[in-house]
This record gives sequence, structure tokens and C-alpha cells, in this order.
Amino acid sequence: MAANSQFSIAVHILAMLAKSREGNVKSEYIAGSVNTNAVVIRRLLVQLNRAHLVISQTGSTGGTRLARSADEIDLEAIYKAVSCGEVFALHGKSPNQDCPIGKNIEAVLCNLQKEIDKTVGEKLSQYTLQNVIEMVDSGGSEFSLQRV
Amino acid sequence: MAANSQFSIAVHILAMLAKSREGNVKSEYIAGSVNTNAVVIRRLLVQLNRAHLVISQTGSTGGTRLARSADEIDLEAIYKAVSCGEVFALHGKSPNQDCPIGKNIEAVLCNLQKEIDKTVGEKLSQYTLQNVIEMVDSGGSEFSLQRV
DNA sequence: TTATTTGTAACTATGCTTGTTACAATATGG
DNA sequence: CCATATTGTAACAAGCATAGTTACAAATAA
Repeated sequence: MAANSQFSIAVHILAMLAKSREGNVKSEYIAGSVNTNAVVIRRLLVQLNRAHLVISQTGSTGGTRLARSADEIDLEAIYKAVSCGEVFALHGKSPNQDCPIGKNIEAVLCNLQKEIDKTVGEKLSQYTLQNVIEMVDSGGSEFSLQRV
Repeated sequence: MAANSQFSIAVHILAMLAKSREGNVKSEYIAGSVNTNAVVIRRLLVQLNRAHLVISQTGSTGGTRLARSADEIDLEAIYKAVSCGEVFALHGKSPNQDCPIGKNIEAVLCNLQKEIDKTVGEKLSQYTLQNVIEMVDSGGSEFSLQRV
């Protein structure tokens, strides 16, 4: 289980919150739907709080709610909030700087990486949390409802 | 060093091969530029062979060469050859199927995943290995030369 | 036959993600 | 003020993928 599923879980969490607009939702409750430990949920909620997508409160009536409505939250914001990193990684070790290709390939790949990340962000920004909820409600069969 | 840099290394390898069109290039030589072990290179070359991007030969005059010219190899083909997987992962464990959201969220995210992967593939297909080499030759400062 | 290179297996080391327990900090309500 | 409940967070273990390394069989050329 080393694959990064934080974005998927984050979308799941936010969908849960969106469906419970009245009142705070507890991490334990969300964990029951995601089928994981509540701490895993709380760790993600910290990141969603920092991104101002949700508001959490401690205390006996505490919990978490959306910071704004579901159609004002797009998937790019969620993706960036949980900082899923890049589509591909650059070299682990630096290439040989004495080789003309090794010397410059990293810069080229870094620029490409930025370009791809931008493309992913633009595509994700075409969908809102509201779109996701509509898809879930209709059985999850298609993913075509895009924001106008 | 757990991040997947196989696509980056694969591009590096192919750039090396493209710059040495005459004759076979040995994995040890490529490893010297990438700054890693030759077996790491050979493992990637196996995948590039399977994708028919390169041709390898054993024996004392063996090595690897491009299967076609650099402007006939686009970055999507390289990306698919090394099967870098998906931009984000789905849930590790299955969500709670008794929850209306848990029951359908996976299908929605799976469709989204396919959509994003398609977008990445389309973007990568706009660049060829030849474009990469031109970038490297010009110092790697920009990434803007796109295939017509 | 000898030398050289790829292909591949096996093993280790490293690091990330997730799961889990524990507990301080915070907030509510009696 | 006290009891209760929840978040925030630290600490640690488990599982898994990537990368590095050694070793050797298979293939090929001279």
C-alpha cells in the first residue's frame, strides 16, 4: 500500500462533508465510510484546513464542515491541498555533469514536469466537488458533467 | 530514492542513443552518463525493447540503438513503455459499500483517473525525442519547441 | 574457443504511505 | 469547575515500491 491515494481519500472526505451541510462531521464517522483509521482522515483534514477548503473545530461538539459550497471547490484545489507531488520524478542522483546530455537533461525534464503538472491542474480545474457528487449520486458510471 | 524516476531515466537513455546513431551503445556507457548502475539501465532497456523503441543485441559487439529516428518517437510512447502508472492512486482498501458515497466514489475516481491519464498522454504526445535533444543542445533553458 | 555484452534472478537498502496507539489541547455542557 | 468528547499531533510499526548491487546464464562476434 505504498501508492499515494491521498487525493482520492480527500475527494471522498469532501464529498461526505458536502452531503452533510448541517453540522460538523466527525473524523470517526468519515473513517467509517472510507474504511480506514480516523487519524488518517484527520491528517488529511489538516491539509484541507490549511487550504481553507474545510473548517474544523475541537471539543465535544467539534468536527469538520466545508468552508464553502461544493460548486465553489474544484478538484485542482483539492489536488494542490494534499500536494500529491509530480506526475513523474526527476533523476534520484544527479547525472554526470561531464556529459553534454547529463549536464542539461535535468533542466529539460524539470521544465517538462512543470508543463505536465500545469496540464493536469487545468484538467482538474474543469471539475467541481459538486460534479463529483452528481456523479456519485447517479451511480458513478460516467465522468462527463463538466463545469460550464 | 523511492520516487519513480523511470520516465526521466528512459528519456535520458534515448537521448544518449539518439546522439550516437552510428553503432550500438553499451549499457555501461549509458550508466556513466545517468550516474547509476548498468543493470538499472538494462532493466529500462528491456521495457524500451518491448515497446519497439530500441533494438538491443548481445555479444561482444552488442549494445542498443534506436529502432527509429528521434523525431518519430514521442514522449507519450516513452511514458507508456515504462508504465509509470497513474497520476493518483485509488483507495487502498475498498470504501464502505453500505455508504451511498463509499459505494460509488471509486467508480467516479476511476473514470477521473482515466481522464487525467488521457490528458497527460495527449500533452506528452506533443513532444518528440528530437525536441528534447534540441532543448538539451540549447542548454535546457526552455521547453517550448513543439512538434508541428 | 575466448571475450564481451545483454538478460535476468536474487538480495539489500532506502524511503514513502498507511495503520495504529497514545496523549495534549480545546471546547461544550452540566 | 468538572466530565466528556473531539481535534491535532507525535511516535512507531508494517507493507510495499524503487533503486542499487552482485552474480551468472545466454548470446554473439572474432
